[in-house]
Amino acid sequence: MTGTERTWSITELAEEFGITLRTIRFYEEQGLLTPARNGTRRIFADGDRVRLGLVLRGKRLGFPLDEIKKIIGMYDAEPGEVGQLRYLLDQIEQRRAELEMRRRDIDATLSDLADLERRCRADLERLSV
Amino acid sequence: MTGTERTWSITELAEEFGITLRTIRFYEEQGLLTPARNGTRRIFADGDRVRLGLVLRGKRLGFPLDEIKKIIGMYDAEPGEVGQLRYLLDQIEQRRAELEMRRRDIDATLSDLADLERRCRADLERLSV
DNA sequence: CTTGACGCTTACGTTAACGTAAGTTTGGGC
DNA sequence: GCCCAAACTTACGTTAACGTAAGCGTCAAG
Repeated sequence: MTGTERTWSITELAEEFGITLRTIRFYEEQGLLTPARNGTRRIFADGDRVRLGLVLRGKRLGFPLDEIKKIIGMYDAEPGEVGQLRYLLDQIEQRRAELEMRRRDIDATLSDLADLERRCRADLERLSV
Repeated sequence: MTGTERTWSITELAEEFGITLRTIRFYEEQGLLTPARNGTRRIFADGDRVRLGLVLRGKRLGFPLDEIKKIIGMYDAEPGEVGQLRYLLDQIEQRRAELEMRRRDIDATLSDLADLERRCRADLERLSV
């Protein structure tokens, strides 16, 4: 019996993640979250909280919500049959390729910024001496 | 006299980058591009082409256009005075922090995908033996 | 029992980033 | 001189991802 049965209210999660109630409700509406209910009130369990974290991580990466939904959906897919597994592996490969391209873009941009910074510092040097 | 004075038409650039004419015109409207004109027709020089590449890289990273505008604006800022340079260095630092966070997010996601792939392959193994 | 604080459900408004006509110009080839 | 492909300029439409009321339910505290 793992005693870690803590739950969260919608405001608690919103404050923790720095988002609004509307956003959380919207994510549920879009099928990204499926919190339990106590009457009409939403009750968020540990799994819901983790999923919300994944959604926000996807957002920080600039993915649209329906893409994020697919990615997260991959995580909690049941083993299933061989065809499903092959399809899933294919999807994983696609996401990986996408993410690696993004990393290349990031590295290129960081490199550009580094160049720019060098030039800036050189200019400062010239002006201050 | 560098003889590399080649120019491009709007359709040429659109085809090269796989975007529409509308998109290019929209970017100009937003001040992201400022091609020369021959009468009413847009003439794109080498610099315009590079800028367009930077815009699209920013888009792949999921940045909004006005953010992209600021970042690109940093690249071709004239040396200027000391205050400007300090401000620019500060901006560079902010972008860098943002980009490094994104890279961490990417690495975390790639790691999750790798886990998932291992599980998939294990499941496939069990089913096929 | 009433009063907040918290939560809920419509439902219309908003912004970004183009899409999509619709009608007009223009420069080069026959 | 005529024509067509390539461009151009309005200008309204669209989608995603929430924002922003407005109005109602509820339950623990005073």
